Amino acid sequence: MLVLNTVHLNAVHYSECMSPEHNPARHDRDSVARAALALLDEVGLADLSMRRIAARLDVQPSALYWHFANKQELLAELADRITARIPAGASDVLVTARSIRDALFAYRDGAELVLSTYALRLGSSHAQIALETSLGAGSSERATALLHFILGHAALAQLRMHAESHGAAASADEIDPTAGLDAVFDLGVAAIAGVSASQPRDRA
Amino acid sequence: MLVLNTVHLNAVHYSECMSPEHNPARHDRDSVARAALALLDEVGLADLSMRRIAARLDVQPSALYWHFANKQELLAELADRITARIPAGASDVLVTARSIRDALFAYRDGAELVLSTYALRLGSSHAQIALETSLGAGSSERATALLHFILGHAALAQLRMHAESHGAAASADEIDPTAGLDAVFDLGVAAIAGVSASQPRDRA
DNA sequence: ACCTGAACACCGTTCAAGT
DNA sequence: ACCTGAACACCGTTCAAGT
Repeated sequence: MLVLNTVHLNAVHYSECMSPEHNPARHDRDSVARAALALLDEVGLADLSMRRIAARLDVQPSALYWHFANKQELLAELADRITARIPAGASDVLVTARSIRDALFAYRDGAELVLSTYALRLGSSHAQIALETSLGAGSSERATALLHFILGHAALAQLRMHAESHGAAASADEIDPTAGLDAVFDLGVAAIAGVSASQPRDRA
Repeated sequence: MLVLNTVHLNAVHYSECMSPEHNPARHDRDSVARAALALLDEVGLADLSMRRIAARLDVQPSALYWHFANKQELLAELADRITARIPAGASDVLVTARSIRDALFAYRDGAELVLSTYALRLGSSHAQIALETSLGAGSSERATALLHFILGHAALAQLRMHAESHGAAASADEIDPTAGLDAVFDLGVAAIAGVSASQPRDRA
C-alpha cells in the first residue's frame, strides 16, 4: 500500500477540500450504509467485512465505529434499506408477496441478510404490514406464515443461484434446478393466503 | 414439543491418557463431526470455528484438514447429521413437518445451518423425500414449498429464541413474541399441504 | 494414516490521540 | 464531529515436516 512520507511539502490546509485525491473524506451514517450496500451487491455477505467497507470509503476500519456501534447494527441498517423498497398499498396478496421477494432479490444475498438480521422485529416490519393489509383485518397469523415462507424460499433460491454461478451442482439428476421455482413460490403464496391458486404472471 | 435428549451422550472424556505432550489422539471423520456437532449446540454457529473444534479435540487446527477439505464441507456434514434423524415413513403431513422442524430444533442454530449449507441438494434431501411420501405421488412442488416454509419458519423461530435469551427485544409491543409461533407453523403447513387446518397437537 | 508447527492473509473491535 | 494508528484477540487455510 502506497505510503507517502513527504507530507509537509504540499501542506494542504484540510478545510473545505474539493479534490477527490487528497481525502478529508468526512462521512455520515448514510454514506457508510450506501457504500456497504453497494459492496454487498458486489462481493456478497460472506465477504462483506468492516475492513473492506472502510477501504472502499478510503478510511480506517475504526472510523466506521463512529457511525455504527458494531457490524450487526450496520447489517440491520442494510436490511432496513433493502426492505424499505416494498410498496405497502397493494390489495392483491400475490402482488405484495412478489414485491417482497423482488426487494430481497435486488441485492446479492439480500434474503439471507434480512432473514438473519431481521428476526426480532419481523412482527412490526414493513413487509408484515404490507401482507396484512393485502390479506385484510385479523389475518396476522396468515401474514406471518406468508412472510416466513417468502423469506425461506427467497433465501434458498438466492443461495442456489450463487452456488450455481461459481460451481457445478453436485446432484446426479440434472433437470435444471431453478426451473419451477417460480411455480413453487406462487403455489406456496396462494395456499397460505387462501386464494384459488393460479393467476397469470405479469411477465415480459 | 417432544424433544429427544439422547443426543448428548457424546461427552468423550478425552483425558483418558493424561499426558498432554505425547498425544495419540487419533481421530477420524466421525469423531471430528461429532465433536463439532456437540460444540455447535454449546456455542452456536457464529462461534463454531475450526480452531475451537480443534481445541476441543486436543489437536492443532490444521489437523482438521486431514478429515475435511474445508469448513464448508464440515458444516455440510453437520447438516446431514441433523437432518438424518427425520423419520421417513409417516403418512400424516403435519407429523412429518413437525418431525423435520424438531430435528432442526434439536441443535442450536440447526435450522440456520441446514438452510444455508443445504441449499443445493434440498431437492434430493431426506426431508423432501419424507414430505413427498406423506403428500402422495406427483406432489413434489407442494413438498418443495412446504420445505421452504419449514426452513424459513424454523430459522426465524430459532434466531428469535437466541436473541431473546441474551438480550431484550427492541419491540414496543410486548405480548410474548414466541407465543402463537406454533399456531403459525401449523397454519402454514396445513395450508400448503392442502389439508383442513387444525388437528390436536400431541403435547405433554 | 494422522498430526505438528509455523506461517499467511485476513477478521471485529477498542481506544487514546489527532484535527 | 469525525478520523488515525496501533493494538488485541481472534479467524480459515496451506504446507513442509514429523510419527
